[in-house]
Amino acid sequence: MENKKPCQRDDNYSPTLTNELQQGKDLARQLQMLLLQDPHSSTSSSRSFHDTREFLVQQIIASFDRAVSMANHPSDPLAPSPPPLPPVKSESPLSGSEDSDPVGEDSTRRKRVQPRWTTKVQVSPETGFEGPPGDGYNWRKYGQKDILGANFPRAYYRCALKHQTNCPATKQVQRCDEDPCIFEVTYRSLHACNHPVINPNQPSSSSYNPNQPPPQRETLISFDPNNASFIIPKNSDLHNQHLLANPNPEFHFHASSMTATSAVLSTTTTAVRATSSASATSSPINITHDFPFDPFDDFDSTFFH
DNA sequence: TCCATTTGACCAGG
DNA sequence: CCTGGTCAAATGGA
Ligand SMILES: [Zn+2]
Repeated sequence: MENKKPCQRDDNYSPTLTNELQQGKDLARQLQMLLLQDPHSSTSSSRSFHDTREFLVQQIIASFDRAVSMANHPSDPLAPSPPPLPPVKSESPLSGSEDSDPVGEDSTRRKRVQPRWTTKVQVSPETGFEGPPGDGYNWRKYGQKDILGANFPRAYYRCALKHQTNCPATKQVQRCDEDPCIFEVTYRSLHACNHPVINPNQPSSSSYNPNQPPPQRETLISFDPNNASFIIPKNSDLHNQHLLANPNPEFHFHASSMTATSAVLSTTTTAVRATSSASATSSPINITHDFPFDPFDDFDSTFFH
């Protein structure tokens, strides 16, 4: 009866070509920002910098890929779920000598920190009440913890092929406090397993999802190359149907305001959507991330002199 | 019987 | 000491 929309439903959820292009543009702009703030990174300038750059490039390419695919196959639903992520894939050597040993080696001081990115997945109240749909990988749950300040526990998953492929990929799933239909999925590390994607129908996440309906839309929230957070606004927050249809979405991406402290860098990014008829679509996204930086990283010095 | 999830204990970092 | 993340024994379903 009363359509209270306990959770926003995404009826007209069609990834638009325009949107994809817009996203690519945003990503390119971010890359530009990144490059600008590093005019002369002759020094090491931290590896995260590299990774971030790589990541953005990858994202841009991926975005273009999707756009091209859309243009070529208008009727093709194309990849329904742009899975976990295709971040930093450095073509760096390290072919054989990749002993699975995160400790030791060149551990002079810099410990190897795996990238981390978070996506927000929204499920329909009925389709997947408990847990987001599978993302194509085989995950095995290895823990669950109650998080301070959160009403719902956080589930810890690890690639099922960990013991066979030594795949370091893990992910955490946490349900939003306000919107039980929204899950924040945080991925850590990249899949080393050659096992790309399994059957989407296969229950991959956990008992949470006995039956996976077509995966909902994912929204990339943030990305940390090493420890750095990078907020990447995806074309669709939660339900920008209007924006999707709008060739010129007013997506004001207020440049991040950054404050650098001795060792702690705080980035506050605010993405504001300026719509004339703001029918309570969704409050603007405000994401604030604090992330510590390695003291060895002179990254902050070059950050925003 | 096999195997994935559960769940409290354990551990490390802040 | 507190908190988040992981381990591993127990559990339960196929
Ligand atoms: Zn894997």
